Amino acid sequence: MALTIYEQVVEDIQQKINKGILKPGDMIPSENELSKKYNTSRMTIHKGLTQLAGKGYIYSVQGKGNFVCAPDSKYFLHFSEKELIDEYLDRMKLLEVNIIKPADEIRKHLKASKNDKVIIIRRIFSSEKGPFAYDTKYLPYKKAKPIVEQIIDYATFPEIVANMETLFSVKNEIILSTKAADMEEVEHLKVKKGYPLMVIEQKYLNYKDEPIGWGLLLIKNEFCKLHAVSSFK
Amino acid sequence: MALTIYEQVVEDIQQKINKGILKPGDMIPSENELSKKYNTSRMTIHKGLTQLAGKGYIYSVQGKGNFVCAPDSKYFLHFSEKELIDEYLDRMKLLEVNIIKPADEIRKHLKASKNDKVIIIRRIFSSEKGPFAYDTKYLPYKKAKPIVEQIIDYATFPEIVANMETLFSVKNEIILSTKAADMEEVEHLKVKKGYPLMVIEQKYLNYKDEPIGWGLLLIKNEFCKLHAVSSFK
DNA sequence: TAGTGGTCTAGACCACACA
DNA sequence: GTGTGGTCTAGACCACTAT
Repeated sequence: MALTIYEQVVEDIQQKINKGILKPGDMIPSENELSKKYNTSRMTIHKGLTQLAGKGYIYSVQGKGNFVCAPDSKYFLHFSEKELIDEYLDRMKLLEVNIIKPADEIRKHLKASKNDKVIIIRRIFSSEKGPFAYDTKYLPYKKAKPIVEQIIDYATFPEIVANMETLFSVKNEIILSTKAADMEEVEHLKVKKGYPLMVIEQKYLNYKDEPIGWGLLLIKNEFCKLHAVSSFK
Repeated sequence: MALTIYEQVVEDIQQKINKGILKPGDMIPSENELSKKYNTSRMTIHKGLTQLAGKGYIYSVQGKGNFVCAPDSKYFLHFSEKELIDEYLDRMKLLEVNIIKPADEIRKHLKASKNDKVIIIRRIFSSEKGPFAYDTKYLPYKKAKPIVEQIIDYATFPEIVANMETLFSVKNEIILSTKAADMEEVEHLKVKKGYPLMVIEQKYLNYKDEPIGWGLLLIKNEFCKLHAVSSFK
C-alpha cells in the first residue's frame, strides 16, 4: 500500500476537502510551497494537482493559483441499450424495416433535406411474460451503403450505426423522460392506455457532430431502472 | 490556435482512433518511438497518452504498451434537483417534518438500527398551474444536531445533508425509474390514478460510504427530461 | 537482456495576475 | 517586479513483459 508521492498529495488534499478543512473557493498552497513541504520537485506536485482537477476537486487559474471547486451536479450514468434489453429478452420481433419519406420531426433530427429518405426500423422486445419494450429508429438512407436488413436482427442502435461509420466515430446523447402509453403502444406492448413508460430518446452523432441516427425506446416501467453515481469520489 | 506538443499528440491519436485507422486492441507506437517522431521528450508524450487514457480512448499496460480501448457505455448525466425544480417552481408546500420510527425499508436504506429514529420531510412543489413534484426525504436523527426545521423551507436534499456533514463529504447515487400514480400521489399531485411519474431515488453517502440520507422525488412526466451525453468526445 | 510504461528530478522558459 | 501555474527537457531509476 505504498503510495507514490503525487498520490500522497492527491490523497492529503482530497481528505482536507472532504473534511471541510479546505472549503470551496479556498486557495491550495502554491506548487512551490507544496514541493518544499513534500520535499519533491514541482513537477510531481503539479501532476498531483492536475489529477485533482481532473477529479473535479480543484481548478487552476494561471498566474493565481489552485482553488477548491464548488460541488457540481455531474453524474456518471451507465447505460447500454443492449444490456438493458438482454436482461429480460426472450425474443425480438421486427415490425418494420422500410425506406420512407420522413416526417418533418424526423427530418429535423437527422438534419436531412427535403428529398432525403430515411430507413425506419421498428422492433418489439419480449420477455417470457410478454412484450416489454418498443423501439423505433431512424437512419439516413444512403444508396451506396449495403443493405441493412441482414444485420438488424440482433443489432442495437450502436451496432447499427457502427456499420455506417467507424466504431469510435459516434457521440451519443440520450434524453430520459416518461410518457403515458398511447394507442400505438397499447397495441404493441399489450398494456392499458395511460400505462407509464420510460422514454429513452437517443441521438447518434459522428465525429463531426453530424446526426447519423435517431430513435425512441419505450420501456414498460417495471423493466427499466437506471443507475447513476455522482462523479465525486 | 497553437496546440502544445502534448495536445498535438492527443489530437493526432484521437483522430486516428475516430477514423478507424487505429482499432480497439491495437497498440499505440511506444513512447520512445513517439518522442522521436514528435522530436520531443518522453515525458511530453507520456503526458499526452495519460490524457488520452483519462478520456477513455486508450489504456496502458506496464511493460507492454498503450492500447486502444473498446467503446463502453458510460454517459455523463447532468442532474441537479434544485435546477430541475427551480425551472418550474412557483411555491413549495411543506407537508410534514417529523421525527419518526422508520419503516423497515427506510431503516435498511439508512442502515439505522432498531431504535434509531429518522427525520421525515415531505414536500410538494407547485408551478403556476398546480403541483408537479412530490418529494419525501429521510435523514438519520441525531439529538446533538441543531433543529432542521428552519433550514428546510428552501433546501433541496444536497443542502439539507450538507448541514449534517461538511459540504464535500457526500457521494450521491440516483436511480431513475417510472411509476403509475397511486392514491397518495393522486391526492398530492392532483392527477388521475395511473398517471405516469418519473421516480428519482436518491441515496446520499458520506465520505466513509455511510448513508446520510435517502429520498424519493416523484415528478409529473411533462416536467422531467434528463439529458445525458456519452463520455467519448 | 531488451523493451515497455510509471515515476521522479532539477532545472528552464513562458503567460498571466497583481501590486 | 514577484509569484503563480503551464509546458518542456534530458536525463534517471524502477517494475513489468517478453524472449
